[in-house]
Amino acid sequence: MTMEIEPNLLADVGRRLRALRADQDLTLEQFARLTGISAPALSLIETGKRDARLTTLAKIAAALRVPIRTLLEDPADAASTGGDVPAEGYDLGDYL
Amino acid sequence: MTMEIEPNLLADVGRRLRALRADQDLTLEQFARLTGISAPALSLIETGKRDARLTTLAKIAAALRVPIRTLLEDPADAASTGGDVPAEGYDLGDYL
DNA sequence: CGCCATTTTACCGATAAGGATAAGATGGCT
DNA sequence: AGCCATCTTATCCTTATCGGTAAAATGGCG
Repeated sequence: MTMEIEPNLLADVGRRLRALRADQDLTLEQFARLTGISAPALSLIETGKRDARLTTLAKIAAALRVPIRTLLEDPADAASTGGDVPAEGYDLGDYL
Repeated sequence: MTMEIEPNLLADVGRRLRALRADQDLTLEQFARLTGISAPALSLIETGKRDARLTTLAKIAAALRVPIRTLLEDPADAASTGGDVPAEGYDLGDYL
């Protein structure tokens, strides 16, 4: 099992966000009005070029009506991590 | 079941972070070295006075060796997706 | 091809994050 | 009481976020 560790956290979050927004058929402008975040800012976040703050992610998740977790981890990862935490398999750099 | 819309997101994250750090018996100074985040910044985050960026939360979660989700959600909520917190059983005191 | 919606990028200004440092505050301990 | 570790707060500084606006891509579709 290949350990698929986030090579690029921001890009991954952006990809998930874009997919979720597409699921609800929202344009960036519509989504901007929903979240209170400007469309340019949303674009930067979706393209992984901006390191959003926690409350910004919370607004986005709230507008999408999903828990914040949905933006951060894909379901496969969340399911596989149930119950165990690696004793010593990984390092700080894996997330950066 | 009243659906609370994050009454105080930052304070909640800070509380969980502080609890997790306490579980591993780390001082702010030690934790600062582990994460690369200054101790004052960590203090502000733990006391809910700072809106941290996503990569900052990722560094913190990585240092704690927990998924980021652990910082954001109650164990009860995370339990549905299989969230678990590592036991306190090991010490990082060796390289501090 | 042109037109139009959508998105991306580039500015600006205001606000905040984060590092570094130093100063208080807090608490435990003899 | 003092001392010490730990945490908090304050200040300064650099850098980044974020909203706003406007200008470029980008992509359909007729």
